Amino acid sequence: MPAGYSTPMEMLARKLDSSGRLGEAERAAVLNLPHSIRSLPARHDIVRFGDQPSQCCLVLQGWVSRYAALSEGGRQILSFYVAGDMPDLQSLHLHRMDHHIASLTSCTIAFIAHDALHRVFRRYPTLTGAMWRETLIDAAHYRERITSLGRRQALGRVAHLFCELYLRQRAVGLASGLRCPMAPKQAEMADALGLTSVHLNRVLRTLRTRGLVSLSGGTLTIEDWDELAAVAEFDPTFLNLDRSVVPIREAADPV
Amino acid sequence: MPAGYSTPMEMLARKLDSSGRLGEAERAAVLNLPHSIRSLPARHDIVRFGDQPSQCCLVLQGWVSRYAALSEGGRQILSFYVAGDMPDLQSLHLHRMDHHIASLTSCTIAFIAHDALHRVFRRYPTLTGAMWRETLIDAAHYRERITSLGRRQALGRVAHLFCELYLRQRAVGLASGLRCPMAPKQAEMADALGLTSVHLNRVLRTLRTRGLVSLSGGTLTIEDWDELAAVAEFDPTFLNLDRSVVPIREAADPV
DNA sequence: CGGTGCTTTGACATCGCTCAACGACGGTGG
DNA sequence: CCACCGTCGTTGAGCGATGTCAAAGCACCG
Repeated sequence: MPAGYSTPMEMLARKLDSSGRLGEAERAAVLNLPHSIRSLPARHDIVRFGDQPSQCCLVLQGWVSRYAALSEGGRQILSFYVAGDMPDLQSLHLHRMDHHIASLTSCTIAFIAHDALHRVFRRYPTLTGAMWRETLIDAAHYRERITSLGRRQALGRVAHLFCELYLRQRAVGLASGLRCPMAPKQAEMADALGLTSVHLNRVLRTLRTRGLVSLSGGTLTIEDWDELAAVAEFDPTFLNLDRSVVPIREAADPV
Repeated sequence: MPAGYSTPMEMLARKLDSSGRLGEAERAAVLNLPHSIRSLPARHDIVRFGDQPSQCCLVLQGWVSRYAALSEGGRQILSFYVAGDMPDLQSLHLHRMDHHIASLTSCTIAFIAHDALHRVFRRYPTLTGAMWRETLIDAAHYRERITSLGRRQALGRVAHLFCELYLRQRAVGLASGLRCPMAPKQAEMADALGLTSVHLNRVLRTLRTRGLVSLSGGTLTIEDWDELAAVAEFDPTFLNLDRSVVPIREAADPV
């Protein structure tokens, strides 16, 4: 768990309160949510296509992916999730999964029963709104991905993904300086970006030789944020992060 | 407005009740929602990037699109909306628009103030859930689009879009037999599918000569549903429609 | 020291883009 | 009624970005 969070539900409470709307009662209700914690190995399905989940999961540590399986063994990774994210909130109101959720790395996950959440929602509309908001941010991420896949070339897509994942991790204290974890393998990034792992590899070389990023041992280092963001045509609005987190000036945030 | 709906809010109530959960009180609350109605010409922005809307809109008639504008005049159409859809529910909890919503054809739109909705939500959690569910279905559409753009070739993408828009319109009574309106121009379909209008045109010819669909005068006719769905690798699960609407057997539903 | 999984590279094929032109159609004004 | 114009659809030729196939390098680990 990232530094600064003593308990899983505190992590959740902090995230939901990022819009600054929760009162003490709501905060307490979140902290008291019953939950169970499990550790999972890498590449393990958490929820599968066709399932009818009765609980939601909260990522405490590690990386999780959401993906659609295609015929012929192909797959499209729809999104990546890191600590603090709740990947399957949609199951609260859509009862049958139309895709899969799986661990990417080994990870620890908290599970919270739908019943418990619905009970809390009935009592605290503000909390409902905060959780609803999380799913809307998820949708905003999807929209941006659509734009990437539809209109950006491979170089821009990769650059955009790096910008997004860096900022999202930075927002929850998982980045240090211009460096952050990057757990997905090249094949997984390719599956997320609609590219071949071969081509992705070539694009990475370009980004490296242009001095924009370096990537090794599961760590991404951004060498030139401004240029990377320019290549990506990156506008952080869609992330809906706190104002304070977003604007990056290399000078103001040295490595 | 499609036949069978006497008032705008009845249209909304019917949609929200598709999961069959609303009680009489909730239904009445929806029917009493204050709203205003406007007619708009084609190609007219309804909400713009950067706006902070104070109301939601409900499409009563015509087509609406959601799009992201890119540098150099390019754009990515993120989704199409038809009668019964509420394109900007996300503004209830995300206060600054990160994209645009515009009319595609001339259309009529009902506007409902956020305040009025929040008031109703506070009183009726079930209604909140129904509306939340609509936004989650929207997100499911996005996911499917990502899969299309990431992993399907042009032919499959176009076929998939046709399957989706046909079924969605069918679900609200806008299709007749295997025929439905298809308002987007070729350039707009191309913008939605990450293709060039030139290439889209060639793909349409292929679909036509293979006897899968025909398209003229703004009307789509599906000539061979099974084959079209096969080309698209179409699985209607993601639409979250009523069970009764979905399964299509050509024999059972002649033109 | 021999797997095993991940990355990197090369040669070649293909899908979709670009640029440019033409055609079909409907509206509008003379 | 016809000439004109704008919008949309259609087609051709050439090119570029990305995919495919195949193999080799490399690191980690038992």
